Amino acid sequence: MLGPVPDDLLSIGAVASRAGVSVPAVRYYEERGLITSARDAGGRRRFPRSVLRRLAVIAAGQRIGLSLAEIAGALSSLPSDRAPSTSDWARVGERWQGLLDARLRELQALQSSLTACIGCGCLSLERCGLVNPADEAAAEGPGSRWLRGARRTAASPDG
Amino acid sequence: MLGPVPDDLLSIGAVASRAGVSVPAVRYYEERGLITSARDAGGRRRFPRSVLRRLAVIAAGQRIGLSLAEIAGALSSLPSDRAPSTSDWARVGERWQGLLDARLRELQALQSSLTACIGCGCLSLERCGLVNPADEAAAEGPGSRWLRGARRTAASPDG
DNA sequence: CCACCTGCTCAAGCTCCCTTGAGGTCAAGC
DNA sequence: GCTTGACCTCAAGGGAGCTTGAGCAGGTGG
Repeated sequence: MLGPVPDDLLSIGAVASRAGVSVPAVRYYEERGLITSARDAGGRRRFPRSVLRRLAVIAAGQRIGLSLAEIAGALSSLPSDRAPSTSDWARVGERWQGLLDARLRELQALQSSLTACIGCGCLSLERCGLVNPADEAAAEGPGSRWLRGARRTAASPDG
Repeated sequence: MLGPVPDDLLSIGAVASRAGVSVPAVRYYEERGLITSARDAGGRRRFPRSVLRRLAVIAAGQRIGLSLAEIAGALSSLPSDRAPSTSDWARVGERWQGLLDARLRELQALQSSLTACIGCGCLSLERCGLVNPADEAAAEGPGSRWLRGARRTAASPDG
């Protein structure tokens, strides 16, 4: 913020290949405010190394099933210019663990229903937990919509 | 198609409201081949009751995180005109339980990474399991892309 | 008799998360 | 000096899963 920034700044290509995402995706994340960049004299993006961790967090959030907007919310509590401190990280991590827990419980409940249905032959529309969930509003957080798009399409990491 | 069908056939509106989905969604599922319908003299769709179970299966599949195409694959092994037998159902159920298990393990692994990261302050790009998943190809089935869109938008159940 | 409700068929639109393409810039290499 | 490669900025496309709207038909009730 005030000292001379070390010039271990990364180009967008380097960032993309290291993070295992495509270049346009990186630009897209920046456009959406999930990451930021400086520009060099030629107008090219220059990313601090910390962006790699942010991209990892984005990927993890997507695996959990969060939208980019929700991930952006989490990232906004992390410093954009330096590595997160333990407590910075703990805040996000604990929140996400909560979401993860909720998701796990949800799926476990579904699994129980599935097991029960196999047992019962799913012959009862009224009793069956799978057919009659009825408790789908049992989420907790304001942003817990869980399942979201998270397929992987491009960005094959070179290996 | 050949015998006198019992007239416990449901209109699309009844199907939609009972299954908790929108009318266009029901039509969409039919268009995608997940369900089928007969037509009455006036050209309206007439659904057998068994469609309700199929819709429940669709909803469950979406919760698991399957695409409609994958769900269609599962449904294609169920009879479209009658309730599934125990073994019909067991086949699908077991397959889905496998997917569910895989998904649960995935999320649990992610949770472990998250926990570890909180502990370590996520200061190591190289060691961190979250930052360095590297084992993302550890899925088993050919169709296990897990997370998919499954947000709920419309179709607010009235009760 | 006519409004109304339910249903029909397109066709277009929307959200999310990007990808793809067109056309231009800048620095380096032959 | 010209090509190549990485980068830039729009702008459009794409797929999944629907929703929304336009325009029309048919049965029902007041």
